[in-house]
Amino acid sequence: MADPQFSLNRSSPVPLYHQLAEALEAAIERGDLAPGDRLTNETALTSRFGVSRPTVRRAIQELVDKGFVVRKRGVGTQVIQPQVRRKMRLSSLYDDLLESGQQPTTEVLVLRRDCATDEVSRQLGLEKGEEIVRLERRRLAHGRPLALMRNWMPVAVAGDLDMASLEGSGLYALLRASGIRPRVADQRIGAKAAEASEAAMLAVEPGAALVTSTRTTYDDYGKAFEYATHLYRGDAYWFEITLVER
Amino acid sequence: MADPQFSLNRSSPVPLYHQLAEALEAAIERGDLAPGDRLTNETALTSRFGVSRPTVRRAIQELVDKGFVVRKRGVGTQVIQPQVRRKMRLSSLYDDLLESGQQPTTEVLVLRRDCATDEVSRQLGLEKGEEIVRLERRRLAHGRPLALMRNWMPVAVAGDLDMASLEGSGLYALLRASGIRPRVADQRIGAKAAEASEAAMLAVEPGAALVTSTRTTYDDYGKAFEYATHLYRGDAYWFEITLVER
DNA sequence: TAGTGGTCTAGACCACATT
DNA sequence: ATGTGGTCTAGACCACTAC
Repeated sequence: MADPQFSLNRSSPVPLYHQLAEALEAAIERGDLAPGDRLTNETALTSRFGVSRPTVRRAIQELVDKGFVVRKRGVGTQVIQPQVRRKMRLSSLYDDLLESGQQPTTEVLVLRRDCATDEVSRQLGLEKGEEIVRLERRRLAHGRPLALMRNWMPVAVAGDLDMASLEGSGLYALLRASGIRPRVADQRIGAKAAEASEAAMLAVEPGAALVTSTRTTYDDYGKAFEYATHLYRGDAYWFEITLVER
Repeated sequence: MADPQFSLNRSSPVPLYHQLAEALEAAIERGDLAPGDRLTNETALTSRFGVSRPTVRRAIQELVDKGFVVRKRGVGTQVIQPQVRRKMRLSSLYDDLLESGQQPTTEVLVLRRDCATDEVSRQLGLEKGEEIVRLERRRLAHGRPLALMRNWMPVAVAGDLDMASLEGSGLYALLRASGIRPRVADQRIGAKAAEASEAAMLAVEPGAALVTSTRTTYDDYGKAFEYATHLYRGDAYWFEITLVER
């Protein structure tokens, strides 16, 4: 089922279970494993790759979490092959657009320090009226308006951001470069009609349907480092999610 | 940190790691563990509860997957306590509404066998024109229209559904009762303006913003058993998601 | 009955962050 | 230097499904 030449690299810093997960995923992508096919069972994988069963199980669990396979006791591990390819991780819109070849560009509309509103301080776990950094951007794809993005961040996180870098890359990439790693995000996705000013910025008619998203993102230490409300053109953007029953 | 009286029940069919995860989660809910607090470390939990370290780790992993805590090597496991409580699992709208006390009711508009369109047969992995069950419902909360729901299912799955049961409970609950377990779902969430007929059914103005969702759901065996497109009033419904970096 | 995945143990060694 | 979580092993026994 997997490339018969393939073997794990024990001197690599990449964990064995992850190497194995990638090999199995590649086999699925290549079509060596068709939808409905069973994966080789755990003990066979154990001897095939020379690792212990817990390591094999952890690799397969990765595929389960990604929604590629389903497991059932007494039956085996079977491949799902959906027609629609799945996405949506904890990544930035900019990176998503880049990846899909949509030539993203960014206009920074506002970048300044401000006093936190009640809502913002609550979301970020700050004192009322504490100073924060407020950011407003317009994101375009292929030169056409796609999203209006408002972000609020603690000064400690975003005090050093400058407009030039924000226009050249995504916010998450910049924060990551300064040592902040997004780990958990709470997100709310809905719809609303465009107000006049929003419509103008997004090049749609007033009243057009927009996708709305509000998000609070937490770092390595469980601390909120960003609160954001975004608006997307409903005719050009949607969220794709894969849900897995635990 | 956890209830000092608490101990695991080794004769219960509930796995030890899950019992432990629930105990830790309860401690967070109760506020014994405040946001930013560190959990007791793994080896201490091992001796406190008399289980092995892998079992402790698996329990904590459950909390990570739910977005309650964040782990960092050399630091520890720290609690996130968001202001907004998170939801969104692989559950039905009906159950969600029930749980939040919103008195859901359902009107079955269409329930009949039909030939699959290209899109539907593709999503369900059937032959073109194969017979399927088509279901259209209107869902109300507190007696007010909230959603228009269209579902397509293989006859083998939904051939026995009847209007009376569909008006009395959620689709997923009925399918579950007949042995079908949703395991993975691919979902796409967006926005669009209400057309005249949709507006009438949802009691909004034509052109009002609606949340759209299309979903394909897979069972225990990786087989698609449902394709659905739903429309929700944008002023009354949104999706809440917790994303966790893997 | 045979074969599958699910749970659990009791260690070992390592990488990383903090002090 | 210490303490944390991350990886990995080599078994054991159990529960479920299918034949």
